[in-house]
Amino acid sequence: MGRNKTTVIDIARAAGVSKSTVSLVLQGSSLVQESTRAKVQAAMAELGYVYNRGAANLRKAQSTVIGMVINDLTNSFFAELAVGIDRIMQTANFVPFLANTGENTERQGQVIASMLEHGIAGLIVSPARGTEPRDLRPVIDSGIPVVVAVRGLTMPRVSTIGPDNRVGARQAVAHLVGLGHRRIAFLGGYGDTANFNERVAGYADALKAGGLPLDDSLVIRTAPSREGGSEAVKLLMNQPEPPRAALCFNDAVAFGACDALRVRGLEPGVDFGVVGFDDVIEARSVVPALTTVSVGPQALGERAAQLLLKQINSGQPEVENVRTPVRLVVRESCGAAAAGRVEGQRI
Amino acid sequence: MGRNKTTVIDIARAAGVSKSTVSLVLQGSSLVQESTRAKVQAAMAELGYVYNRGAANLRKAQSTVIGMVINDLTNSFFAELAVGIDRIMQTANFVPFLANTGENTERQGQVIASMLEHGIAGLIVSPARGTEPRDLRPVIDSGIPVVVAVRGLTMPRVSTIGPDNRVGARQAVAHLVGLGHRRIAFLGGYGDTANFNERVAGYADALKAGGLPLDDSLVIRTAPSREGGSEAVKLLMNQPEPPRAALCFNDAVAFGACDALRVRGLEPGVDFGVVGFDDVIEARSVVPALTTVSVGPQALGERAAQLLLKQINSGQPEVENVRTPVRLVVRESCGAAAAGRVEGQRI
DNA sequence: CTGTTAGCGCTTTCAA
DNA sequence: TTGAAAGCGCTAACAG
Repeated sequence: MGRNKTTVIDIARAAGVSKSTVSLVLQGSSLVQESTRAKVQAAMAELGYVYNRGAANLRKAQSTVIGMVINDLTNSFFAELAVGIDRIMQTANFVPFLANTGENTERQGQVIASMLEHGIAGLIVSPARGTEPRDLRPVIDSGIPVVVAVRGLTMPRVSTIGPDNRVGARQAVAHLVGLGHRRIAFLGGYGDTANFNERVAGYADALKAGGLPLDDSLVIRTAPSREGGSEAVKLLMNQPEPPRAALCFNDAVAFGACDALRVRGLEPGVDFGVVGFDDVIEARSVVPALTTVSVGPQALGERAAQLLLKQINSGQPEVENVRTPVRLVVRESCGAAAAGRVEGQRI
Repeated sequence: MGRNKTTVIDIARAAGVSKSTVSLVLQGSSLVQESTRAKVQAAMAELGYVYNRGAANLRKAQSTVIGMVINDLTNSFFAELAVGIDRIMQTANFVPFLANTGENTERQGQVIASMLEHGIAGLIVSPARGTEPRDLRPVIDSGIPVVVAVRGLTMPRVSTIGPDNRVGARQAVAHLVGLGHRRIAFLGGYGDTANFNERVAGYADALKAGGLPLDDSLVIRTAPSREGGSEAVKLLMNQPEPPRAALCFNDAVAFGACDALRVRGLEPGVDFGVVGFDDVIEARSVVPALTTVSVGPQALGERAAQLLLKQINSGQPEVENVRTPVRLVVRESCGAAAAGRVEGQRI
């Protein structure tokens, strides 16, 4: 059997009806007699008919495909995000069309353009690093609903969704404070991202709430990577009175911090409380002793999808900026004993 | 600006030319005067024209989108596979259309049907567990080139591609033999998959080549998971003369094996040689001491993409069954010392 | 080099 | 209920 060429007209002929009757059957219309429907369906099965959705969309001037543009599928966080989006779209009978940009803004531009050309009903994008608001211009100008996930872009006419970084950081640090820690560091990340600033803000909130001073020298800015985590601990431990607990920008940083702590003979979780945002998501399986602020990428993806669907259905692209709840997952003592010891000496 | 409705005819009017001239410009034809082209392009920019690829494909009866159906994006191995495919397709100016099935054959069926309806030029599928040859019938019947990746399906008319399991296992075991091991186990996996059988075959090859007996009691069948790895080591160590080296079905098994070895006071890599296929890909970052048989999912994806492109371009779906090379990545001593010790006692 | 004319496969009035 | 005819946005001859 060569490339399938069977069209509605073929099956109309085979079933002895007209094109439009076939079309009605295809759309599950109730205006068609049961017996006719059966005949038509039989003909479709026999001829191996495959629906040409492109032609249909052309005529209907609408599509059910929604684009998802993801910055790095290789990173499990974003893979999970994609899966979450996918799940919702699937149940809503939309067809997700996923593209990976590999953190390349140029590629991202191509991909978005391509999706536009293919006619999407909406777009969810987890932007590549360095994405400018104007990179989304083409989409918003064409009136297609857009939601930007995870990495908030400040721009009009698009909805954004991301983890509630501030609350998460606040909870984490409050937990450490509750354990008796009085000096708590913030490790890793650079100050140029919204994520970083929000997380540090939450950190500051919690210190303030606990009546603790905000000491700038305890906020160590390094790469948000394993190496950055190691380096941060190194810098921290050179200080005169190093703390015994830290909130890490993400789990990569937390890994690195744990490495560096062990090198110094400090067991993470016992001698030093480590909490990390679980951006890279592997934390739980890899370092079972690590307490994390769980962002829940799948749930985030689901919310993003719902947000987009709402806009598509309402027709009105009302902009929303949603924060999804994060969860503190406590898995070790966070250096409670060490906190007591150290603080005991100080008082 | 509402939903974009600008068509070729609009821009033709605006540029003072005819539809077809616009069409030629769109296709980058050299038959059109430079000045005209410029006028047309200016009009397109001004009116915010977006190309309707659906309409074009309808007319041309061909598309540049290729479908990639992936069983589990959450698993980095497959995410990397997808990225590899994506890279090639991208450079070949095909538009990859990725869908995740989450190991669900029903969903897989829907997704494939949907892709067919949207008109794809070719399909790469990494099948969900339990996929039957007949699940691919719709695609192959419509004459679209298909390549099945990683999990070989025995069926006519489709190409398959997968890692060279047998050679990989052979190399790994030969390496252990070269180190002095004379009793080597095979841990994890169930006998019902091609991957398992091929890997065990390679294991047997290497033993034979080294003049070593194939001892069935050293092939421990457990779940291909971390738990399975632990369990396998447990079973192994209950034997009268437990070996000091093993090839693990995958890296999850290898992790579990390492866990269980440590519990018994054996340091993996020192007291016991562990080699694992790196299916789950995290091995290298997580257990730096683990020697792996590296399957290279990205490279695998690239080869798969090339295979598909070849078929698309040739028009003739000539079936090929490709094995991609694997690489033994040695990162520790593999218990060489232990091997000497143990074997010394035995001789 | 540019314009005219069909028509891709489908949906949709509008009649019958 | 079903059929006939028009047309979605584009490309492909074929003339000019």
